[in-house]
Amino acid sequence: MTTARRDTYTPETLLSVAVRVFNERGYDGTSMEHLSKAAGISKSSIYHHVAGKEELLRRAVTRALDGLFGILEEEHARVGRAAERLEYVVRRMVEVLLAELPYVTLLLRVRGNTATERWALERRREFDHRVAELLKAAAAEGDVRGDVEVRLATRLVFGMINSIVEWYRPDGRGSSAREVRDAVVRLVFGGLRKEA
Amino acid sequence: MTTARRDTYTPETLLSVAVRVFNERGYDGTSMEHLSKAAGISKSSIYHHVAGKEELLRRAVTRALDGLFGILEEEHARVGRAAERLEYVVRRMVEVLLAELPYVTLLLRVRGNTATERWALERRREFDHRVAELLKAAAAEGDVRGDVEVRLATRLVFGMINSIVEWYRPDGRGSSAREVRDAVVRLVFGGLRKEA
DNA sequence: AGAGTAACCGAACGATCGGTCGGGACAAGG
DNA sequence: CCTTGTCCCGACCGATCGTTCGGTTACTCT
Repeated sequence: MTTARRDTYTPETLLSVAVRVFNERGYDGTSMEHLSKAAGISKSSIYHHVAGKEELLRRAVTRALDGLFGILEEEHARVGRAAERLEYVVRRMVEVLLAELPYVTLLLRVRGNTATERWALERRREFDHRVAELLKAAAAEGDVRGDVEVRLATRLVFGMINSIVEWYRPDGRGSSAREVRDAVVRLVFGGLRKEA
Repeated sequence: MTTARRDTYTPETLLSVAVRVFNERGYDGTSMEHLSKAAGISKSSIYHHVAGKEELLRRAVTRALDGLFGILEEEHARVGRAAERLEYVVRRMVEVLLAELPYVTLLLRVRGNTATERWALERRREFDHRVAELLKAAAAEGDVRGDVEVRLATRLVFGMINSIVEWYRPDGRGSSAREVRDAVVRLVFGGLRKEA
């Protein structure tokens, strides 16, 4: 077999190191020197595994986007009453975000300085649009309040979900993934106020 | 009088240009050359008005933090039932965020690479903590649901509010500041689900 | 053992980084 | 008129940027 020279980097293992550093320092704030220190190999050796800094970014955001768009392919997101499909998508968004935390974190922070970043922003907008349509359908079916505009509500709900990457850390000390997921679903659909 | 040689930069007018570019390209992604092009003066001339790049960042985040902490000094944030004080603070947070949009945007994006950025992060945490205490008091008084942990709920509500900087643009085409403010208050306290 | 190659390295590339320097243009005050 | 100080400039600094290159090590396969 051709695989598994042990103790050596693959594009994937190198990516996981790079994404961690990108998230700590920001993509623009990270130099190839920073990556080489974190990976424990020389700067030039990185280029043996990947074409450059931007390819690492492209691989990372692709992985995050695949996870998010995958939700929309699942059965519970495609069939049933719109409000229930929406709740399912919200719950799964939190799950995917937590499962692929570093990659989604990086995706949510791209600014648009390079072609890769602009492509990522476009895909993100497309995903947002798909979920907005779901919320619109739920409003049309009368299951969602009508005194807040659909586009506005979508953005605010996305804001709440996406903000998780700013504070969630998967050590045992804070909230568990399940607690976070359930809290988001409760707050998005029920709000802070005590329910009857 | 000593003021007002017209058509010339002051530290404040230069700051407004710099903050705009910082928000477009990210702080680390912005060079002094970028700033000089945007301001229409040479790179070295910028140093006649400010000490350097980091001072521009410090001035910007200070302005944002002053606005946010000012909310907590207001009367409606200090006296009354906790749930009502919380609702007032949430509404005022949206208002301040929209009034000082570019400065708050920059504040919410600092990563911690320099001493200035780490100081800004610490002040932000302090503000978050103050609001979390308010939510805790509202829960103790029985006006807020008890099945979502206070720390978790605070973070999610902050996430929703802070995410506004990612999409709100004060041109006439989208939602008005009042619409955004009311939508946030409705969603935070009532949720998406149709109210009785 | 010898060939082939994946993994790695130090040194250096041109470009750009944030910041400095000496001096020129210009208006205000005498 | 001349001085003074504000405002601005081009040229340049050492350091660092992402990337390239020639060459060495070390493992796999025959």
